[in-house]
Amino acid sequence: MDVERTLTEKGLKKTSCRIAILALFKKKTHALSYVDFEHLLPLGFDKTTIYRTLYSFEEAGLIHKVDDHSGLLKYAFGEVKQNGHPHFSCEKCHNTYCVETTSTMKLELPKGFTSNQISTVVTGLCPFCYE
Amino acid sequence: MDVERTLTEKGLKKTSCRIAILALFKKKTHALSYVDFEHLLPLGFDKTTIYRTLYSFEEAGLIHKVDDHSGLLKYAFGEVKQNGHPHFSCEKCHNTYCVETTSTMKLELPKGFTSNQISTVVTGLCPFCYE
DNA sequence: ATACAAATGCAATTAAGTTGCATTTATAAT
DNA sequence: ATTATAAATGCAACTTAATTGCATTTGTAT
Repeated sequence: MDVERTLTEKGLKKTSCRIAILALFKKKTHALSYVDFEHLLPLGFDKTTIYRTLYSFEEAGLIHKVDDHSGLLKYAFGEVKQNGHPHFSCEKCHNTYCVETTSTMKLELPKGFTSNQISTVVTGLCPFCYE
Repeated sequence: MDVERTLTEKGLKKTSCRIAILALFKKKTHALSYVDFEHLLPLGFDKTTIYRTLYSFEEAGLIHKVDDHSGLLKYAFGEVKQNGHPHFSCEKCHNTYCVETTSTMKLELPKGFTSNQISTVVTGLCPFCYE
């Protein structure tokens, strides 16, 4: 929970924008987009700053990008292990979550195709939007 | 291979743009983007027309959209069955292909999440780019 | 041949994301 | 504590994908 210590550990300067954004990441359980930050942050940081903050967090391994096909790139708190993990995107509230899974994603490809990475996005309803 | 008959069967007017685009779809084995059509079509159709042609083809079930995370929406020839199918995107040439598979994509979700659709994009090297 | 609906082209717009540059800020050195 | 400096920020402008409105053109049924 100690936002400022996390920044120091990762060698990132403790700036107001980074503190605010990292605090939000630690609070929310779903992935966040730059639009979320524009709306959720009390101080109106410039979108350039938000994008660059997200970039520095990604470089530091604090977050990872999630393309949930919404047209708005999202960022999820936590580093991605090995081959990535699936993501779940709610059709109703459009919140996107990382899915922890034990099953290894594998897929037979046609002859001659070699697989390097696999990206899976499941859409459906999250517990808050179901029924 | 008969482009014009396909259009008639689908209740689509046989316009030059549709004929040209559908002919390309029938020739190519990978998904195509509006940029491809801008480059590949002899007559310079307006991008609005290209997009609207793609829309009408999608409505008619002739093609389906593929988001391969390239930032450029692609369209693959052929209707999508049931729950969709995986797609393969080559890291080098950036061509994207539909993957025919028998294995049913399934994934355990956390409690309370219900799955509706699953989208899988595999990245790696295609046979033409391997080694 | 003609009428009408649909398709097209053009211009303008929206929105995500990026880049350059001048200014400000965090931090390490003094 | 003060200062130097490298990095972070804000602003403006730009790029690119995709969409919309509208006037014009084209395909097709009559």
